[in-house]
Amino acid sequence: MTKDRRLTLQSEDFSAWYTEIVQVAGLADYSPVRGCMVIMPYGYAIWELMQSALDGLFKATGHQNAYFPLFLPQSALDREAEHVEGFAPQTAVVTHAGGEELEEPLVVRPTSEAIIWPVVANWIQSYRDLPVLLNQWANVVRWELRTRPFLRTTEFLWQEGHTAHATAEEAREEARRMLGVYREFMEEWMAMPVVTGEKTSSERFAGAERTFACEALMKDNKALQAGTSHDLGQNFARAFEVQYQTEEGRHEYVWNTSWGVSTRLIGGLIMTHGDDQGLSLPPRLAPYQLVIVPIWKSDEQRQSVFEKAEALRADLAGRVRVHVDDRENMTPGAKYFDWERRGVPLRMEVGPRDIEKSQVVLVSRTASAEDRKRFMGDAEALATIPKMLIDIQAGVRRTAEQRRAENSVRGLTDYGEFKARMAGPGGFVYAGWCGDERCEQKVKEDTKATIRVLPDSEFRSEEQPESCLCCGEPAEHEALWAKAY
RNA sequence: CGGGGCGUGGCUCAGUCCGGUAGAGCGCUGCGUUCGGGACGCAGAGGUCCCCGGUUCAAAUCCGGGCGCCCCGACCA
Repeated sequence: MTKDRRLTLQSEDFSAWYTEIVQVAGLADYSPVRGCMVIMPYGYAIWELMQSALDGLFKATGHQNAYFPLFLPQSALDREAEHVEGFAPQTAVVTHAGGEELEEPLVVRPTSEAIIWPVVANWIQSYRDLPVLLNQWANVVRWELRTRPFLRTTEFLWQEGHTAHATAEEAREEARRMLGVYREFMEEWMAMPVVTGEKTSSERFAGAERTFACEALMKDNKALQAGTSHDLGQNFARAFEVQYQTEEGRHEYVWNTSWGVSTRLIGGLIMTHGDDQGLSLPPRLAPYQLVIVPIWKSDEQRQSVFEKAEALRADLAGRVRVHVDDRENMTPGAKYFDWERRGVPLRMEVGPRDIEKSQVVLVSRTASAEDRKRFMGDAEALATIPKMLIDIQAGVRRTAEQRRAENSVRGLTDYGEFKARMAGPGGFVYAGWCGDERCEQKVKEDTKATIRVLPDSEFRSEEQPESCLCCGEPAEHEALWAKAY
């Protein structure tokens, strides 16, 4: 019996665990370019499932996909003051092309507001042209100093929604609606509970009036900003001259939103459900929901076992993403470990004994070590597997919700206690904030924790905090504090 | 961008201090035996020792300069 080098345990070194999982599960690889990663087929399959679900939700809310260029002129980025200030330090700039120095440098998009609105401005004449509801699936580049696979890479894949509306209220509603879409996706597909709310001004998107976000709690008790939705007001409309004519004939600037989620979500998925055995995928986002492992000794057995496996696969195909592991050079046990490490939610074993009894063996990735094998008649298995996957999906979500609840604290008022908590276990802390940026800054300096969001009402405590965690002055808001990725 | 660690077959690493024929385990290929929780035997393939320069009869090893990766921090999705 040989074993690979044991995986680092989450409790030993969470970061090491994370990077090992990414490689060992076949999600991503490093590339020759610093900070840029290669998304491997298995990792990309997860992204495709995410894309497909999100794309459906975007279209169901009236959005259309389009594609805008990778490059924008430097001057376009410069037109919105806060925007350029926020993004200029992070951009990659093309100064030479075609063997010559360019007259005007081209910026590789860090986000696309500055390329989209100058163009779409021409598509909008009257109030009848509104709202404009666009989305694009694209890559963007932000020159990050420290990168980690999926969580922060120099180039990353994302979706960015960009909309224009006739009124401030409509834009605000849109920003809120898409935050809700993100939340639905994160909870229903990723089985990752999130807290929604508004960012404080210091964490706001560069150029936005208001930024809303979904914040999730990872297994190491650090927060992950999983998606953001911005109410841009008329800042970009003014910068890029996006005007329309009202019913009354007046010319007015449109009201914009933008919203995005990225391949970072894959990092969130890993750190929400993964364990010391490896990756663990919620069925709705698992490239293979069920892997069939055939077991045989003799050639005759091999033939009959494969026939049965294929018949089961064919029956399930279309209802379940199923894969038959026909590798000849691995023992069944080695395959079990492999697929567990890669996070496959459900495994089926088919061997000679099962053929005799017209049964199969089913093993759930998330079941406890003992008593995890379920023996089931063929017909029952075929009928039950989709239901089992639904149960597993619900189970991993419950587990994640419970973990978040156990690691969230409310009603904390003592700053010393807070500092101890952030130095120790971490997690979410709901506590008062006076509204002064200086307190936010001081807390960050003292503890590295920041205000993740000012939570929406449904997440707020029953007893609203009366005083600021930091200065003790009367609290203006309840804030969600945590250390973050 | 600062601090620390590390670059040697696909992977994990030994060898570097003290210069002298490039190694192990895993993986890979072939054959045989195995196969219900990480199989075993035999035979084999596979390396610009991160790069450039220097010292030397001779450099993975010493010297100079680059580059890359990982971890921690500041910046950020």
